[in-house]
Amino acid sequence: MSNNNLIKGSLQTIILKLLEENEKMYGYEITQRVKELTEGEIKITEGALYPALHKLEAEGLLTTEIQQVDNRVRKYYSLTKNGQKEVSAKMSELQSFVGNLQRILDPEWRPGLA
Amino acid sequence: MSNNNLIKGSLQTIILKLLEENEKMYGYEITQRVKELTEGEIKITEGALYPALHKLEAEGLLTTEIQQVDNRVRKYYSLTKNGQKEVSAKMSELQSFVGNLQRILDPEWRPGLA
DNA sequence: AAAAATACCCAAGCTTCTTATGTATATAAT
DNA sequence: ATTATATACATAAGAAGCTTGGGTATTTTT
Repeated sequence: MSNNNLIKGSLQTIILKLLEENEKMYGYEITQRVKELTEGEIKITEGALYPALHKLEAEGLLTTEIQQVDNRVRKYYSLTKNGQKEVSAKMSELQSFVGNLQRILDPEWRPGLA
Repeated sequence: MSNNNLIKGSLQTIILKLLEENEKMYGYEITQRVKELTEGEIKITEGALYPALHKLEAEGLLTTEIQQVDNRVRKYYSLTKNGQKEVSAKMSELQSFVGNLQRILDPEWRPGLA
């Protein structure tokens, strides 16, 4: 896992959204899913991911469940009810931010344009 | 100037892009332009803006020019040649990041869709 | 046998932001 | 007339969120 800047603040939203779609995922799986979806362009570092997961759990948005797979431990995360509510909030926050970014950076841009 | 999170890392790109379009701007003007373009949704704080401007100047991407307007001092910033080169680099970096974000967060999304 | 992949974790340090503060002039409101 | 808001710059402490670089352990590939 290495080299990509930016993200700063969107990692939580990414985690929550992936868990909304997948019911239950473990850390390593999340890094692989993101890598796959972005064709290797975004690589979530473990040093960023695990603290983020622990924080979301501490905030009551995620719960964990340990599973044993071939002598290896997997820690599955899933959304709590509060977590489910937070997904939409974080998503619309991020979408509106991206919209505003476009308005600043691309004068031609308006919603509903390619 | 207050209350908006996110941004984290995109401020430099915003500054450079605005200066590409406007030749010369002063700090306060930048905060007002962003506020105007986003209908008040993004407010650049001065505590974020001025250090960012100073850093870009120290990196040789911006130059300054002091002007006196009605007993008030204005510090105009404009792009250096290196600054002009950096705009496109920072822009494509950010655009590709936003594209990747969409791919993660919106499974339906693909380039050239509303 | 060695390397890479799978799977978790932590800590130091850096960057970037928020919040709070300070200085100073001009204009609008009470 | 005085106060508040707008204009215009700046700095500094602290928080948040990363990167980098460790560490542990098993399984699969080379």
